[in-house]
Amino acid sequence: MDPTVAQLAAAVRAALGRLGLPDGDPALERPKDPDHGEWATTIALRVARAAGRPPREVAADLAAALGDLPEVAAVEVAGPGFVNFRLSAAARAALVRRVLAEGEAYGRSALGAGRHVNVEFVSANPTGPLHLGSGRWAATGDAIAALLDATGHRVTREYYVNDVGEQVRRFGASLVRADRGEPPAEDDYRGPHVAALAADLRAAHGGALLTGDVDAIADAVGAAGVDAMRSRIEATLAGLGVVFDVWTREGSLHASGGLERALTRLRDGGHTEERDGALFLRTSAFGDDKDRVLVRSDGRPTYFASDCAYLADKLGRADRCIYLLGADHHGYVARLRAAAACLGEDPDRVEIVIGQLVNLLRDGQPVKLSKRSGDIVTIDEVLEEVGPDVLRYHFLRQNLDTTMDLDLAVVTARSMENPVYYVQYAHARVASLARQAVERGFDPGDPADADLELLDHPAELALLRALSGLPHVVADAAEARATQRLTRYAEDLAGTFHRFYAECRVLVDDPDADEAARAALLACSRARYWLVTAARQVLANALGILRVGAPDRM
RNA sequence: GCGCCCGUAGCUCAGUCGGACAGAGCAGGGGACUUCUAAUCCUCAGGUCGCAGGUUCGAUUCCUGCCGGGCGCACCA
Repeated sequence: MDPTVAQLAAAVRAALGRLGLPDGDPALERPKDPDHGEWATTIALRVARAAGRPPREVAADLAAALGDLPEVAAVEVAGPGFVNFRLSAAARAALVRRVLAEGEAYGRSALGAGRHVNVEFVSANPTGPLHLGSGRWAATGDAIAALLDATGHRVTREYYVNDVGEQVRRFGASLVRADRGEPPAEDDYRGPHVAALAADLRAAHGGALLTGDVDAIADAVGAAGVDAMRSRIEATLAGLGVVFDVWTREGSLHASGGLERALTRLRDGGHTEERDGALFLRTSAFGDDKDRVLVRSDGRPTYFASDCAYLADKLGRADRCIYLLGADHHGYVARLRAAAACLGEDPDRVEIVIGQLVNLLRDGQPVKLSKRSGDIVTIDEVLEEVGPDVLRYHFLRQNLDTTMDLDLAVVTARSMENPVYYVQYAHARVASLARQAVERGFDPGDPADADLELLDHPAELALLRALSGLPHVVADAAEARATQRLTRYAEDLAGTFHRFYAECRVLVDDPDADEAARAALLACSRARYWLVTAARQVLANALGILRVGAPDRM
């Protein structure tokens, strides 16, 4: 927590106590309008009713009772009963020094107290290359993980691989038929990647793998295919800048006995029931719409049984399990949480984040994807055109609750329609400034010696104000699992910087001026130099958490 | 039919725990580079926050209903 905010909150509560007013959370907020100061509280509005007095009067008393506060230049009552705080020049100077001193750590916090969070995302079946729509989950899951890491959590990024079962068998059969040049069957996987992978398998394994009756070898071929495709997916994700810590294969849960152990645990917990020869889990007892089948009447376990085993496994490894799922899986929310309860675990340790789906457009027209032909738009092909920063940033900008209309023509345009360039340019501009400083032999001195209280131009004040926001934004974004709050902040900060840059010259000198005037110019240059250096750090930190590059040149 | 999500400027979208005049980018009109990167800045125009009620000192935000759109409701995987 920002030391200033903590101090203000404590001072407000103390003042409430002195006035005999009801205690309450000051809930310090940042006014949208800079004229209202750096911080504000609405506590007077909220306790006015209980106090039986007009809010403005309460606010005035509160402001008076606060007295002099460190780092605060003025306390003002405004509007219906807001109490606004205006920070002192010394506080602003301290902010710059703090950013410079903390460096990469500025914006990070220990709010998570080292709790271990497992974030599972993407987990697409490795029966084909990653579709562009999966990019949303890849970018978002990775950034949420980074946000949690930045707020003091221990984070595991995990991908669950479906490598057994009917889908894999079907995939194997598709590969065999493709290898033999036979037409695909009704439920076969199709598309160029199937034939290409079949050829790869033949090249890698020779004929042995692909010889024999289709039904007899489908499982083995499917497993080999999944293995190969999983590697390709891993490479695609790496291209997007996403690296998973753990890949858990469903088959390993079967082989390790984890599945059996989970079933036993569920039976022993008394939450299962034989019905029509099948084994049901009574998830409806914990909020699910209906009970779910664990073992079919023919004895084969369902995917849900694996899901339970996997959940039990993860809960044994982490304090909290986050699943990032597409809206087409929102039906899983109730059953997964119920499964946790049936396992005897606290369902609140299971958090499911649902993201709405992605509609692909090109020049405003929907891109028709033909499932029959296996015609899809892959992450790889888009990455070839624009690189990871643009694509990641595009996905991270938008609220997960809204369906994303992703226009390929816009995404692939190397134009200013991609706000990531706007943010990166701000960073590159400071880097360029630093190069200029060196070229001109400018000596910035030490930030401890710079007179940072000189910073009082409106554009400078706006930039300082923006810089102070990062820790709060990171904490909020992490808490809300809302990456767009950080992208929005980065854009606001970049805009504030660009306006500053247009209005205030950093490297100033006038060889014709007298000594005193030149000394004043140097002091101004130094203060501004450290201000923009701090801005560069904050931009880099924000982009770093988003895992988007912060280039020194563009 | 039931459940989840969405509806904010021409377009794509922000809007934090209910708070101060509802914001940004793009598109459109008009301006600014012999000086640290013009991938920038300034300015104008653009809104019944889907509709109707309710709660509140205060509602884009919370509640109810309706309209419109997306997704889901398997002994499928």
